[in-house]
Amino acid sequence: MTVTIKDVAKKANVAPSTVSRVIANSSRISQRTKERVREAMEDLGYHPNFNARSLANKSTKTIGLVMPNSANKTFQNPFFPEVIRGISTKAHMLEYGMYLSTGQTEEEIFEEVQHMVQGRRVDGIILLYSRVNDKVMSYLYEQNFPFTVIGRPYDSRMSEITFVNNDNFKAAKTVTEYLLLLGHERIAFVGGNLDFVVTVDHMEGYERALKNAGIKMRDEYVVFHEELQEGGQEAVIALMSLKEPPTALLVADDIMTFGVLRMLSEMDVSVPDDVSIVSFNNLMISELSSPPMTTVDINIYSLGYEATTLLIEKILKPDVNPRKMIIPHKLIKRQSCQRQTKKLAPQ
Amino acid sequence: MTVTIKDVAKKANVAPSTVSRVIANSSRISQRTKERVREAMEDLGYHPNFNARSLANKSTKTIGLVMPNSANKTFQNPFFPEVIRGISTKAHMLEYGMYLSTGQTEEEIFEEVQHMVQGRRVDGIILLYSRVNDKVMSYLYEQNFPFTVIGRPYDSRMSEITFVNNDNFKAAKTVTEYLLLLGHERIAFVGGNLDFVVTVDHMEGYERALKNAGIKMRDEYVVFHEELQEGGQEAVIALMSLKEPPTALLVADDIMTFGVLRMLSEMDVSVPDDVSIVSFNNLMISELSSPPMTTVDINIYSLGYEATTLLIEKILKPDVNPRKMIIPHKLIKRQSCQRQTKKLAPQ
DNA sequence: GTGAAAGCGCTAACAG
DNA sequence: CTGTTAGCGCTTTCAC
Repeated sequence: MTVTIKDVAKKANVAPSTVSRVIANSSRISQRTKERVREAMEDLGYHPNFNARSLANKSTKTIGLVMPNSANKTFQNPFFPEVIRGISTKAHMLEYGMYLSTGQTEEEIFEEVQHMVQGRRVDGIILLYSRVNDKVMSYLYEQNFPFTVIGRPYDSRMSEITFVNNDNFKAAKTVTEYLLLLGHERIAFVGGNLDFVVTVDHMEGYERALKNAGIKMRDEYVVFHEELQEGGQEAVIALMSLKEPPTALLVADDIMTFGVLRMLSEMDVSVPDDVSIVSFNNLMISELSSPPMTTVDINIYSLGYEATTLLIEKILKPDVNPRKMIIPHKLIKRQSCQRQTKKLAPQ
Repeated sequence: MTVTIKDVAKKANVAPSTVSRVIANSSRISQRTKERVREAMEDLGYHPNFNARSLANKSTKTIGLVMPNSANKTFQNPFFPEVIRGISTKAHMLEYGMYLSTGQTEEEIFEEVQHMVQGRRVDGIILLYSRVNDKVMSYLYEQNFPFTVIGRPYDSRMSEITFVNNDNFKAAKTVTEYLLLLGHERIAFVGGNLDFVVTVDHMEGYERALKNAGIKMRDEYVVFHEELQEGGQEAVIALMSLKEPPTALLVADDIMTFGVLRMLSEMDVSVPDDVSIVSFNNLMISELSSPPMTTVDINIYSLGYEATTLLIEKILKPDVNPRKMIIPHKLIKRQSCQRQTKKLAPQ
């Protein structure tokens, strides 16, 4: 059968507690017994039982990852493998494991989170998204359960919740200004799901830049889409059918930009000659579009890595003050933007 | 503090064991007590402790997912979110959770798997890749631990291991024949990492088709690359620098194809006019390349879904015979292939 | 139908 | 430095 701590104890002629101490590498055990015990462990092929430990310990050494509902395509964004890679690296360093939510709908996910929390299945949770009025976040907050969010809380509890984010407002503002500097005035905004905080922040950055430049916002230049690929395509149709189509586009996500580029190419609109495009995220494949896209690198890996750092800090010291961390972004200029020179129909 | 089964028992005026039976919905408990107990659970906000259950039960209701090492870029392939979506769906239906490996190197992953197995952290494991001589697979096999692999075992143990795969040999063969029918004779093979079984199968399918058509294989037309994007790019350089460059390419993976398309476009080689391309996987973004790529849909989601079905079957009935399952594939014709008409330099 | 009690494998006082 | 003992919260015989 499975070999337990008792077997090891017997073989090494010590008490079970001593074995336990050796596992924990307690400093109050003599070097000699440690060796004897370790040898016995080796001989018997002993491995500590994870559940027994967790039960006695009240600590699972695992963190729960909560994704947005996997029903829609959001989930397929390579954004996720990349955050997870960041989380994974740090988690592994600190010897934590990762437990994934499996829910397809928001309701399912909420229930799962409850189970994770109440069932003590994980020591802490990372929210891999930030939605505007998120039930899960509220729950975690009320339960005073250790968690961090990637993105930011939308409401007043901002100062009471630990999160890791980019300065999405500023990124969008900068990028809009960049387009403005290139001579564009008809700049459209193709946003993601308005339920996500990042979308709101992007939009505000965009608005601010236009306002500062004294350019009036046009409602028909602002569109939102849920689904990434199709979204990009629909947005293009809507925008390019306007009497005065935009000469530049701010697109929420690189995947969406692939959809935009595809549709534009079908319509024989040339990028960047006819339309300039900037988007966000800088996924691994983003340099492979044609033309290669100009995009904001948000350092996805670091978002995950740092979220894990903060979470584990919180797990270890629950009373420490909430922390926020802003990961720097960087505009990666490639070939989807160009100076606006064409004559346009008068406004 | 946390509310336990005892608290519920007290409140409902029954023994803890009765509460346990109600949780398990035992048929030997009267309807009346069931209701009383459920009410008490509700009132107190009781949630069963996961670790205690697992310990007593010797069952964790969670499956471990083992990915290839996340150090290299393979990990960023949207293939993974999609398999996981399939796994997740089925796991959720059967009320299983998912635990992720975090290792960066093969050695780290191997150690983690040992911990998962010996520490009884998971009830079974899905290998999300299949490598030619895989230590992890051998270990799992020797331990007689429930596991399934996505892909197939390479060696003689094929008949003793449960797996879910595509018929990659046939897919590659068909696709090569398709190119042949379009009049191509100079067909190159741009494979992935030769350590992966899928690469071997693809290559054999390709060879077989050429052989059947009486076309001699040329070594310089067969290249392999580890890294997906860069790989694609390097392959193109090598291939197009040949005195007799190929007129058609079989590319291992859609992501790689993005790299290929990019590089080809930089070299002013037009697809499909100058070169035709077929690749494998049909990722969500694959229809957004320019031109949209012709590719083999391997039904990634189903690979994950069915692997989970088989795994849980194995967990529940460990003595059942190993099973294999082949998921159908389908050629998706888009616009990266064309009939070969140009005059070529004589062979 | 329900209760009492032992035990899953480990940790953590408390002794000594 | 090391052993003894009492749980962690749940399941599961075995009684009744």
